[in-house]
Amino acid sequence: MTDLMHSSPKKSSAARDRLLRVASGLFYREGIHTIGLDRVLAEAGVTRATMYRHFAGKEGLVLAYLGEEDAALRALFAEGASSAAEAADLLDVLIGGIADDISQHHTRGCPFINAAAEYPNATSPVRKLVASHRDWFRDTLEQVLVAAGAEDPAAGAASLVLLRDAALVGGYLDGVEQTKTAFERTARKVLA
Amino acid sequence: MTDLMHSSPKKSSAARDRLLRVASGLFYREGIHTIGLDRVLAEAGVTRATMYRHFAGKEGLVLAYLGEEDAALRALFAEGASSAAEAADLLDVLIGGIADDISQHHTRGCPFINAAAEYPNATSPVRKLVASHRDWFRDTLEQVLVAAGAEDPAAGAASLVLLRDAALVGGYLDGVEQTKTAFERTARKVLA
DNA sequence: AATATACCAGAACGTTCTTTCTCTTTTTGC
DNA sequence: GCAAAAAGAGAAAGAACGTTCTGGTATATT
Repeated sequence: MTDLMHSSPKKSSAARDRLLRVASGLFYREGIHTIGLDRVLAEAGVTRATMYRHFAGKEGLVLAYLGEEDAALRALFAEGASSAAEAADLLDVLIGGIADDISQHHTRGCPFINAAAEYPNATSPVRKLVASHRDWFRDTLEQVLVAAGAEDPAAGAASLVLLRDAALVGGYLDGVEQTKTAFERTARKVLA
Repeated sequence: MTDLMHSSPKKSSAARDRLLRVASGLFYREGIHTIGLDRVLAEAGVTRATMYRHFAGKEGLVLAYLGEEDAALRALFAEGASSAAEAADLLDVLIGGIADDISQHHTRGCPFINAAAEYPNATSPVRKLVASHRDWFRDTLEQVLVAAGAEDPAAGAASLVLLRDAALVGGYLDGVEQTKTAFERTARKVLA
């Protein structure tokens, strides 16, 4: 019998990794609709045929980009949860971590917010991924606040989501320094 | 002498108004790069020639759209400032006004944040307009807080900008009701 | 050594996009 | 009423887009 899955390579591949890494950087830094496939393929040194073997078109690349971003944040949380001894400390680590993030990694805003701005259809795969990411983030925050013994974990989590969104947007549009101090001050006031 | 400004019609024009109104709605609701001129012209019932007579290409339309949005908010503030008798009341009016805005008018997020997501070049005309709008907004907020007798007007204004950004984003991606209550609660806590 | 698979190379397709053009008709100002 | 400006209709240019296809080359695994 012949192999029926000839068109779906398993996982690892140098070309695939290069492609996704370059595409993620370009999509984030310059916007999704702004970037053409030509640009991605040229900078990654990958041909069209190879790309269509690994991803379901441009939208497949976009979904993989957001999926990686989602996975990275989840991994960061899993790591932070195991390292912080005290639950109360975790909140401080969290606020500081967000402040660092907007000044080092996410200097062009939130990948999910930016993507949502370009995908108006709420039922599209991209928007569904954005929605599930945000749901996970709020739920995770709520668990952290429960562990920290907050009086109203749900409300606190909602406020923190609000503030993180704002910090990412502000860091992009108003400058990092200005935003970082405003975010930390406001967050600590709200969670006091 | 012949009229030298034959190629720059002054202001009012039924076709121009229709065009800008339709374009603004489409740009906001569906994104800027997502919308083609064909769609704008068809829905506005205006021909290409007419559009290029009134605007400097698609980017001219985009700038006019954001300019109107900016003017509308400035007008709203000018009106609110004259109507509210007490400066302290003005803060309540402000918070309530933002909450109403995200549930009635701006249900697809902030026009300026969304536009910035699609325009990565900070020196582009669109981004400059976004920057000046945000500068004006923060300065205006600070003046309001000074009038209200806040202890740290600059810090309070920065926090309010943060929270308004978050409210607009959250209203779009997480639902209005959830976001509205979280915003009002957080804002009043911060400004207390 | 042979066979399958991944990758590179490049052409080509059909579509859509922005912009510009010509020609005719309508509206407007004086 | 007349002349000028504005708006409608439509074609067409020219580039960029995403997608598909064919062929050649290298790299593994059996």
